[in-house]
Amino acid sequence: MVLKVSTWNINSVRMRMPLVERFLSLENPDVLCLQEIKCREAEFPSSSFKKLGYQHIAVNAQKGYHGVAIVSRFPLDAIERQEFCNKGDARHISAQIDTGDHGSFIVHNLYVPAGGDIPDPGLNEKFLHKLNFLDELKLLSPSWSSATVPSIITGDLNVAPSEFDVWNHKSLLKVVSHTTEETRRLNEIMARGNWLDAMRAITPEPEKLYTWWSYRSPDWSAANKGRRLDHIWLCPKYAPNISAMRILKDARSWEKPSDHVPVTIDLT
DNA sequence: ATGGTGGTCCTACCA
Repeated sequence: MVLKVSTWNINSVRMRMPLVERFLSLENPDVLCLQEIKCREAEFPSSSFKKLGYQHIAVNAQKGYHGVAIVSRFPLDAIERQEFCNKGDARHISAQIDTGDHGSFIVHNLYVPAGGDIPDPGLNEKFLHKLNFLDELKLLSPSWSSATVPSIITGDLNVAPSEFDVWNHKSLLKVVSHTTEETRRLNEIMARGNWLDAMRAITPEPEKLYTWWSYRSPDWSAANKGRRLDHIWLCPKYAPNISAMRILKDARSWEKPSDHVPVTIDLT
């Protein structure tokens, strides 16, 4: 048996529920982590997910902005919502997923702040917030990684860590998402918990990997100016279980798409 | 160097 876990920044779950349903019928994941649901908890389309066999749902929502959710074919326990930077933003939810035969694991679903446009924490408080958020995540990383149950970190981390995660390393060093201040922090978070970058375990560098293409690019596909902002990490005891990874790039050309595409891993 | 697009919710804000 293979366990399938997907992540997708959906940029409004209400607007894009038809695309989510299309994705679920194509990929049929056991667990789907969504970011930027952009709705209140009562507005989350739970009944649509339940009809499709996803009976177990955990949401951390706020009106209009951000918001994350875990939808699952298996029961969710120990649901937690971590607060970062005393902001009250809905940017994290975690749950323990009991698969039965396949054991239990914990998923941490994250939506890291995008960080605004100016990559200077003195001039741009959104960038400062992003750096502070990553610093807090670094402190949590070892305990999340060493939980008694195997753990996954996934979501829109809004950082493209390596030169092979962006279309142009040199020019993007000055662009929020690929600055040294951000990539150093992401690498520290990963190192503190000995997390495995599951996407790179399957598709090593120097092959380019992207999960996001800007809406502002008139011909995103031909230009292919992508970045890998979405991630799936495995704690050391879960790392040997990775067997496959797929980025559904096609979803970027579906009608009224998200600017992010879904990423799925198979776990044995 | 600039502006390019899209979602929320109704006036800018966020990405």
